[in-house]
Amino acid sequence: MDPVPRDMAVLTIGIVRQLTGLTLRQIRYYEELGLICPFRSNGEQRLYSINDVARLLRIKDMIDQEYTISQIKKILKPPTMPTEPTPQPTPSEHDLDDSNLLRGIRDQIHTRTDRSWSTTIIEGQLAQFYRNNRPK
DNA sequence: ATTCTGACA
DNA sequence: TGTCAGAA
Repeated sequence: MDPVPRDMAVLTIGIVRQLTGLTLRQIRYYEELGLICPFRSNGEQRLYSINDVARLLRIKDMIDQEYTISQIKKILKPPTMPTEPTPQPTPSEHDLDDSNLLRGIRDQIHTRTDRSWSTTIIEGQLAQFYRNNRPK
C-alpha cells in the first residue's frame, strides 16, 4: 500500500470535525490563535492534512488538561504550511456516513486512556480511510 | 449541501 | 463557545 502523505492537505473542515470531535467553531478559533495553519484552496477554503488532524488532536488534549494557549504555542512547534494543495476532489461527508471507519475513529478518541498514543492509532486509521476514499 | 467571515444573547 | 446571518 502506498503510504499516506501526512502533509497533503485534502480534508475539509467538516471531515476534520468528525475526525477530531471538535466543533467547527473550535477548529477555526484555534487557527485564529495561531495553533494550526491549514492550507487554503481558492484563498478561502480550508484544507487539512493528517498532520493537521494529529496536531488538532494534541491541542484538544492539552485544552482538556487546562493548558493555556501560550503554553500550547510554546510546546507545539510552529505550524508548517502544507506543501501539497488538493489536486483531487475531497471526499464528502456523505462518503463517510456509510463508513464504519469514522465511528471507529471516534470511539478511539473517546475511549483511549493514553493520550500520547491516540494520534498514532488515529493516523493509522486515517491511512485506511484514505485508501478507502481515494478519488478515482 | 458545505464552508467562510463577522458578530453578539 | 454556540449560533445566526449573508455570501461564495
